[in-house]
Amino acid sequence: MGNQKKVQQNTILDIAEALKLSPATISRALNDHPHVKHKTKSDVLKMAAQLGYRRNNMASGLRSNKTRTIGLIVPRISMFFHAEVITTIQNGLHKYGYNLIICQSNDSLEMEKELAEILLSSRVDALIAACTLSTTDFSHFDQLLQNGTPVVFYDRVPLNEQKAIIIKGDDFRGGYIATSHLAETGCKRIAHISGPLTSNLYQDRSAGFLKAMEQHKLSINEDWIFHQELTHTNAWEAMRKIFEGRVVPDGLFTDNDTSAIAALEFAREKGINVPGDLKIIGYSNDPRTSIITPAITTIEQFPDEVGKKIVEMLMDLLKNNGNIIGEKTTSITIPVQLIRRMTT
Amino acid sequence: MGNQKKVQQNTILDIAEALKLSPATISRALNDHPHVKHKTKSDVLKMAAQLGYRRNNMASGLRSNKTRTIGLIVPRISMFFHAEVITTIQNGLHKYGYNLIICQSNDSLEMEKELAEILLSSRVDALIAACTLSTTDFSHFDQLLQNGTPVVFYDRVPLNEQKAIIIKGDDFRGGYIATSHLAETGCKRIAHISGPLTSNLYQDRSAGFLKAMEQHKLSINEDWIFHQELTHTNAWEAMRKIFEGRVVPDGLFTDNDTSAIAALEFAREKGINVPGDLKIIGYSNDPRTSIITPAITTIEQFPDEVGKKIVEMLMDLLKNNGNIIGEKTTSITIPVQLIRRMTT
DNA sequence: TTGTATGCGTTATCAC
DNA sequence: GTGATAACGCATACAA
Repeated sequence: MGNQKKVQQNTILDIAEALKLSPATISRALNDHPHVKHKTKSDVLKMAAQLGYRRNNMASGLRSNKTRTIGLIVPRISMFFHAEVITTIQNGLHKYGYNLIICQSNDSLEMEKELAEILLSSRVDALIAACTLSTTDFSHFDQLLQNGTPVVFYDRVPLNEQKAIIIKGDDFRGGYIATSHLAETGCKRIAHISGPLTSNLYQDRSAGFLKAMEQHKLSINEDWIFHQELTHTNAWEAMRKIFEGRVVPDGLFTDNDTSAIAALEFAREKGINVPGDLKIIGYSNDPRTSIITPAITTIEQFPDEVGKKIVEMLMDLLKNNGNIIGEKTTSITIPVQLIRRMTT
Repeated sequence: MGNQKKVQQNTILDIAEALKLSPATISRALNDHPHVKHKTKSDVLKMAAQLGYRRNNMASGLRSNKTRTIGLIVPRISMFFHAEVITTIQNGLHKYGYNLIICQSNDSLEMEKELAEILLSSRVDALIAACTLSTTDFSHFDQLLQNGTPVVFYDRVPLNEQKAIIIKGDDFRGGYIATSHLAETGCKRIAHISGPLTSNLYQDRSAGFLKAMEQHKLSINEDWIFHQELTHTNAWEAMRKIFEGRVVPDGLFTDNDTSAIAALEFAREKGINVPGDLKIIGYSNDPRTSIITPAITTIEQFPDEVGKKIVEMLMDLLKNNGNIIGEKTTSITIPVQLIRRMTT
């Protein structure tokens, strides 16, 4: 690490000087403007390479009011579903020459607000957000929306938002097919470990659960319904409470796979036979569900499809200056699918 | 989504006008400059909030030549180790008011080069990189280094690089203690599924393996040593080859946990008793290793420590304009630890 | 303590 | 097809 100060990078002026051309021409050549002679273009490109020139995005963005950068806020990148979605988005955007600033809210609303501000400061061309579980008020995104920056919500989304794009999984159907599957494989007494009802996800999955219970004429035991943060500890604790009772369930639907894993481990420790005495179904198709013994039945959410759809919508939007064109809808639902394994 | 065009954000000129002050004063107040009257400062802050003002990072960065943004390149964010490191880095940098642009190379050298260019264009204040397995030439980072942008390498690092900061796990020791552990639990015939030797990681782990084998006076069977991309399929294939032989190993050291999982699954399918007939040890302490049955013995790499160290070094560096101060070293090794579970 | 003036590197709008 | 010039929003050297 030398003692040199920050050395200046070459600018278009350096290229202009070297080529005895004006900076305007250099800029045009670099941007592949149509009214530039072929030879000039190639001369400029050659000289740029030779001088190790790299466009200064700040100057460019300041002048043109376009950053070709898109912001992304997620609860945490380590959640399997999000990691997959992000990867798809990043690879997709890259093809169109867009960059992605990935931010983690750590599921903190305060952090989410701050990140929205920061991304506003960075003048991102658009924002993609999967909100925290406690985000019920989405007004911290209003400033973006108001100045015409497209906002795409996915996974955890606002319920009444007409100005933004909404992309979500079919959580109602997910809850419904999961519960129906339990009923169809013979479960009579089904428990549900759900996430907090502040989020659309768990509202919808719960509604699907209830619908399936009703259709299969199964009665609901309120002591077996939990709405809580979907952590390993919470799920274990819920299982402890459930199995304290005289009557115990023969089926369990959990709103994520971490909870399903915890439940399975609880069953293992207490000598409850799965799937014999208790059938379990999770949600998300986390890779861990296929590795654990017995492998857990779960609901696939197709993160790849979600990511692709986000990119597609975004590119459409940016091509049209943030305006929806024609009859395109602003709300998209991605199908889900039952992945049957050994716990049911 | 209305039909409005991109609306102008308020600038310091708007605040200046509203307060009958000069833009310079506003700028100083906003940056908490010492020579500004208290009342002026609070007036400015109040008006800024009222007008929904947000500093334009591009303008600010262009002028001051500081972006308060740091670039990060990793092979993929979905790898457990990297996800943890990134989260620690992001949270750490956030405390100091720095942002992070996270980029994935998908383990493609070409992509890595391109990303380095893009981050150069974005004029990040520093760059953090975990390179691809095929990165043996690191010259695409030279331009950053040359203009004084600090570069920190971690995990997969260059071997002869004095100008950058290097933070790595103690891979030699990891390979050594893993192999020693197998030997000490009675293994006589140890196999090794390693990564490609183009990377420092696997060179070092292999060296540790060899050292331990020598110390325990165990002979090496070249047919049981594999250097390959550490995927599930490759590991399975390696196992197939190994167990075709007349003599088979009683111990296996794999350079990552995905390979260990594949090996365990192979053993399960072929009726090989683990740990009875074959002991297995992986690397990284991926969460899956504690979930699978039997739980896999592995090597903990302390991603949290790695992340913390990176932030610490970076903040030191940036405080001193990219210069190492005093006797501080430019290369740091993070210890590793054996996590003993049921496969040994 | 505040104001004035300038420039960061680029692109857009005119001219020619 | 190219050049001159202004402007993007902010931070800073210098002046007051």
